[in-house]
Amino acid sequence: MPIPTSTDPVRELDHRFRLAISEVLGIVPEACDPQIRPSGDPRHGDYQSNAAMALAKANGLKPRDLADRIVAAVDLTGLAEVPEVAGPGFINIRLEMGAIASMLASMDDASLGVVRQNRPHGVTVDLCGVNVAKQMHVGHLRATIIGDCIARVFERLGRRVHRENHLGDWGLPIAMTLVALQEAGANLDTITLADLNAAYRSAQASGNADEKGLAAAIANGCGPHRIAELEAQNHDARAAVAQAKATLLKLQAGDIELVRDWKKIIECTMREVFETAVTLNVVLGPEHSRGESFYRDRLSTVVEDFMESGLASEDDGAIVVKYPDRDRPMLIRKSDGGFLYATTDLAAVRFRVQELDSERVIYVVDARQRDHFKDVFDACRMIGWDRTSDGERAELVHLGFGAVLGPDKRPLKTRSGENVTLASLLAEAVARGESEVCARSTDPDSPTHGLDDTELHAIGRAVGIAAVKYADLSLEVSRDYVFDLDRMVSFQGDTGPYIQYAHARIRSILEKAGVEVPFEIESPALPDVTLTLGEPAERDLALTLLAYPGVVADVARTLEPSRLCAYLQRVAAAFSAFYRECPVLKSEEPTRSSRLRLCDLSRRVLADGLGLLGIESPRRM
RNA sequence: GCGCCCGUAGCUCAGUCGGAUAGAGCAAUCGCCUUCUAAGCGAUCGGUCGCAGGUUCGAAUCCUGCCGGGCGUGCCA
Repeated sequence: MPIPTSTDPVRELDHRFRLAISEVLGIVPEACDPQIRPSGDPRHGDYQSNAAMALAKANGLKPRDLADRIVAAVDLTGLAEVPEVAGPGFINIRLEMGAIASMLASMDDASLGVVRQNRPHGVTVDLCGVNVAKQMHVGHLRATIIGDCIARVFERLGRRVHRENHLGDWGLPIAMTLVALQEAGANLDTITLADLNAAYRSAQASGNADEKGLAAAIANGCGPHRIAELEAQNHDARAAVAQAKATLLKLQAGDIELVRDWKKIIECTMREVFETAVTLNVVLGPEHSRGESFYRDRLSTVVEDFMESGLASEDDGAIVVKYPDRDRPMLIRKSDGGFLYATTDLAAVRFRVQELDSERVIYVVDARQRDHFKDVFDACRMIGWDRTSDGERAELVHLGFGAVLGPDKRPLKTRSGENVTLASLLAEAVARGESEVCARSTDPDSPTHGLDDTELHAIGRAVGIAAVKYADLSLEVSRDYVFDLDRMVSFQGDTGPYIQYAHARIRSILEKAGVEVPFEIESPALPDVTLTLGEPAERDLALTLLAYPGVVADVARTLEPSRLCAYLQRVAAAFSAFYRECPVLKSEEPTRSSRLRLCDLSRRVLADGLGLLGIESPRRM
């Protein structure tokens, strides 16, 4: 077993230790987890196996004795030196330089070592989730960029991905907005999203009955004037809701004028959504839009199927699904016969699994909807809608993200208490990026000196957007975080622009060396150069680069983009050490070419990784 | 009431399936542009991993209980 077959040392070591443990303990390899981990401390080698300590007791052995026997049994020919047993039973492994070089060379192609997942079924990513007639706010930032990143990662792994922008384009709020617009006599051909948003808000407010406030006013012995005021408000609210319900019925019945107006406000909303997607460098277009309205003809079937299967029952006039393990039921039809968003989501799961043929459906939606998705997914599992056409069980997962908070640790608002629009937030980030880039370009020594305004602004935009996206994607998805533009655009330390900067510096070295730097990441610049990794910094950088395919696979498994961010940070750090310790341009051949090839690989891993985050890699900064 | 999420350095956060001395960045202090981009690099300072038990050869990580913060919870989406 001399030649490594993988570009990933962890996989290779896992394979070989598995066989050794299997031999020593006399059990099948599948049952032996070698627990291969990168070493925390370089003195302990490059990797370690922690299996001996875990397995010793169950097999009546001392951990160190078992470790010795595993070391005696393992065949690491062509891969690593003879391992050392240390401490309570750690097996410390140091790779041979030649093995690192050959694995690195075999990763140096278009794939960068990333292994395609050959699966028959696709993956659906529910992302963005805008509401018609509502401006995008910071919550949509997360739903959009996290979803885009997850989608890009699966695409990178060769998977067929369905991006589904599940538009809130149906239901009472839209009907109320249409009523408000009609009453205001708005011209829907020239209307802006801001106008729509105002109509939506006023419609929401006028329909918001304060029954509890009224009850409290009576209970607290408020004066008759106050009570009458509240009653009048509630009366108006009830009337507004009644009118909206009537409008919704007309819309649902296909009223021609109403449907025409409805389409206009959707168009108006989506125009801005797509513009924002472009600004964010997110892949999201009309082909990814499928609104709640798409499912409207499937809702009654959903309820019927649940009734027929015996999983749903009538309760207080409503239809509910009950669960064996909890009291809280899920309503799928109201007592007035109307459907709810749960009904739509059930139809959507069924569609995505069965018709889009997805074995994984990932919902990138606000964490506060956790209970809702638990209900929906459990119901789908009970009725069997999580089965693809060939009977495979699809994984339904809610990737719930935390809130974006202001400096006061409350959900981010403007000073006047409005939701912060995504457009204004991005405009600010771009402005900061542009001013920073333009300021630096005035230095005659700057690589950006002399670029024209168009180029400078393009770089500035990329930098500003990178700051916002990286700040978000580098945190654990489920956590709330405090949005602090000043910190994000300081461009220092663990930020998106820092990674971009590392990339631009490497590119600059390659250009100065006269290497033809391909615009695409896919093409290796120096595919035939022999790699020598004599310096510790070269070795460390090489080992870090080899981890890339594993990290990409890890992000797909865990759905945690922050792991990719942390990895790119490690690459940048390893490159910094290399940059400091190992002169490239001034070194002699063949070292010079070997180091240039390391630069090229580092550059492409950074650019590819940033690409998976949906972050651009400017050529100069 | 019940359910879920969170609690790690002054601040913002990592910490992989339980693994060796818990790590980054910011802030602070001190160095480094005559050498491949100083948006950088190095060094110093900084810890009762919320608290208390338990499991284990080994716990920030798993279990139980408490404290503190956030969120959700039958006819909105």
